[in-house]
Amino acid sequence: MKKSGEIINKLSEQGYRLTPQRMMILSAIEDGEGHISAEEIYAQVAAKYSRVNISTVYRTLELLKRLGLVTETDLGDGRLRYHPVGKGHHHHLVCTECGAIVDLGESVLSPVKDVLLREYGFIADLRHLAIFGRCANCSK
Amino acid sequence: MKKSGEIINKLSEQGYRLTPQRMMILSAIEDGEGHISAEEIYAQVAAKYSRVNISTVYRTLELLKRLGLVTETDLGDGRLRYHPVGKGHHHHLVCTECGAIVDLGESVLSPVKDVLLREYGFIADLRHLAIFGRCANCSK
DNA sequence: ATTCTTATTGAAACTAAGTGCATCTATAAA
DNA sequence: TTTATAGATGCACTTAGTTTCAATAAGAAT
Ligand SMILES: [Mn+2]
Ligand SMILES: [Mn+2]
Ligand SMILES: [Zn+2]
Ligand SMILES: [Zn+2]
Repeated sequence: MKKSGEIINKLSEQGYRLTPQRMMILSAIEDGEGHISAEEIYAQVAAKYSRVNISTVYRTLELLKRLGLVTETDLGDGRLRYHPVGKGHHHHLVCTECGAIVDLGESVLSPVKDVLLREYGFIADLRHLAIFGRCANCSK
Repeated sequence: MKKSGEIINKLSEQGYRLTPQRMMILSAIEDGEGHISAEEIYAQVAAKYSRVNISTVYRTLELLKRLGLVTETDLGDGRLRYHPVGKGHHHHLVCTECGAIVDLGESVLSPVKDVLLREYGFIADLRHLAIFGRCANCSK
């Protein structure tokens, strides 16, 4: 239930308060395999501290997003998924027909990132993207 | 208020019923500049036929999406935006700091589309993407 | 340890979008 | 033209996420 040290330090440095709610939310995000939803985070936190409110979870996720500490990704089921950036960057191919999710290295999109920076001066946030389409099985 | 012919034919061919609601929803989508929201479509249709229900708008959009006739894109404000594919493919850079939206040709992402098809057999739906990040102004 | 300031929280209202179900109607068959 | 029927609609309800605001408490100052 530890190892949120990296994020905690960042929050503290930037003057954000380290509330018990935030600590528990961070633990929930750092444990597990990533791709956790707000509702799942809430369930984990509420199990230990039932007075927590889910809007606090949403607000904390918003903060972590804004500070660039977690990525938010729509993987096609009805809820957004969160991933700590410290755990590495990658992408996903999501089949809209069968729901299959294939993992994808960071390299596929780095050329795009480079082009956008060079030609538009735009720093694209391409750290955990879901690309929708039809997988090999479903398109034959 | 016409020119929805292309989509109407497709619907009819595929055995979907041409209800007055659908016709009016199609008109709303084809008129204007694209980037229309469900609520805006509803407002336009309701002005002429006040008994329409917004769930019909959502269901029609779902259908048109599934048939590949319109694209659905999150441009960063709280509502999804719809664009008829017949009006051409392009993308957008969305600055999460100032909200600026820059248009982007189709070509920037076609190499990605090709790589995904070649290496994964995945037919990526990259027809109207919004890429988030920080624009030139906001990052200096 | 106590007080102060202000960020953060919980509660509840609110929004965009999706769903279940009874009713209705576009279309094809008679 | 009338009838039959499966698809589409309207309505009420649900869900994920956001916002407002009064109450609370983290962290700094004393
Ligand atoms: Mn992932
Ligand atoms: Mn566009
Ligand atoms: Zn598939
Ligand atoms: Zn900007």
